[in-house]
Amino acid sequence: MSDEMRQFDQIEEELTEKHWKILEAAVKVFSEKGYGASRTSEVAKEAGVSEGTIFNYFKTKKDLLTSMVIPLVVRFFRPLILLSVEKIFRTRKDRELEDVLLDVMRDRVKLVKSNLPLIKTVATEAAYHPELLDPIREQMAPKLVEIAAKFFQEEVAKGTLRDVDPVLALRALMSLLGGYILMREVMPEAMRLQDEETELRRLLDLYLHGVAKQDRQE
Amino acid sequence: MSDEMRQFDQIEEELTEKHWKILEAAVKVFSEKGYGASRTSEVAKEAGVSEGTIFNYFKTKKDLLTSMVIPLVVRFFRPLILLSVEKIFRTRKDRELEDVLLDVMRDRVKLVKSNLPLIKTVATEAAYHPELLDPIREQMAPKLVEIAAKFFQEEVAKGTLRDVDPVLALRALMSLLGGYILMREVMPEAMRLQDEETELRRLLDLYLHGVAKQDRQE
DNA sequence: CTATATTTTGAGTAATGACTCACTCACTGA
DNA sequence: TCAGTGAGTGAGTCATTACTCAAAATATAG
Repeated sequence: MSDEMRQFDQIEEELTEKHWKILEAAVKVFSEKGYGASRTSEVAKEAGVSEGTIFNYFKTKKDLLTSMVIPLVVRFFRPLILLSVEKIFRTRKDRELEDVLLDVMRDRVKLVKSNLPLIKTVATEAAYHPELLDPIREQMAPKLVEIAAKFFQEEVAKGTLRDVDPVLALRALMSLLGGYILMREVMPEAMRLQDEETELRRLLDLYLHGVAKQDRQE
Repeated sequence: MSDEMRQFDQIEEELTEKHWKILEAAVKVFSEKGYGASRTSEVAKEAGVSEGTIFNYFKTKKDLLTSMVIPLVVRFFRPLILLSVEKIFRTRKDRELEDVLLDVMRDRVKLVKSNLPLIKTVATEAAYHPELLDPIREQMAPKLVEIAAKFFQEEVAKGTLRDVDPVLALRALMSLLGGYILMREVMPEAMRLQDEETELRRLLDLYLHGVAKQDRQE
């Protein structure tokens, strides 16, 4: 873990221009055909280098897969996911809870959309290379839980939210958003999806007030 | 589409004992290493037949993948998913809405759990072989939407549920359950998951009543 | 401009694995 | 008993591909 962290920072510092060009080519190719069906020759072509060059920068093909996610998570997700959420949360004082949450949802959807190839690759390959999830488990999730828990607890104290477990509230929001994105990608017609803004507002309404008619406060 | 349906029934009728033995071996092997990294020789070993035999029953390795899901969806999911849900819904008259929904949730989680290898394989491979999802898109989803919509509409008429879009209500419930199962499989500690019965009750409470304190009925 | 170090190249290699096919052999019906 | 049948076999084929390495290109130093 401590080793892993150190490794991240090293990679973050030492990644060169060319490292990135190859990594981005790999993301593109892997996301289109899958890691197993992708050929290193295709990655080379996509990156505009020779096949040999790839192996100057990455020991093996597998190394290309794992290296792909670590620096991207560290450099891209960590600041973007956590800082931008935190920033939005900090605007709470001036605004309605609904507006703040809606902003967070829009922001998350946008982030996922702009990284679909990467997320698709990591998500599918993680099923067979669990180490890909280590940074998420060990870095992102705990940090996210911490920030969200603090936010929800303040709302509970303020009396705007029921006294539900903050982690449960976080998971539920993530599930609703994740489900929406997945269904939008995979079967939008079958699930009768409308435009994004409408869907997000409907989701938020359901998240806040539930589906039941009579609300009993316990 | 009509062709596809006919094809399903044919396969359903014509699958022999040995077809199934090989398919089940393939599910096991594919779910452990992924389709791309699995070797037909391993499937043969797992099934207890020679490698050649596999190709007597399935034209290609890819055919093994696609054949794997079609009959399983048709023979296994269609009756189990739809009929058992329908059956539970039909007990509604005698029971509280909460109890009915909780039963459905328990039932779905159980079904997914008992088919994890298959679901894992189809879910991951579908990212690169979209035709795997055709039966789900064309058969299951519409049927599911139909049943759920009917159920939710009746509840709305009865006054137990708010007037939310039934398909949205269905999607939300699926998202919450899916998210729970995924997090349980992938990062239970980070998300502080408790025992299943507790989690399902908490999820249902949140689904019914939302996280907000003041419920405003619109 | 020459010498030296560094990077890039891509043809070659060795291994692998999907698929074939000539053969075996258990079974059936006469 | 025996010819006919076809399911089952697995060694072999052939294409594929991750990776290597000697040489070429390019950058840097003197």
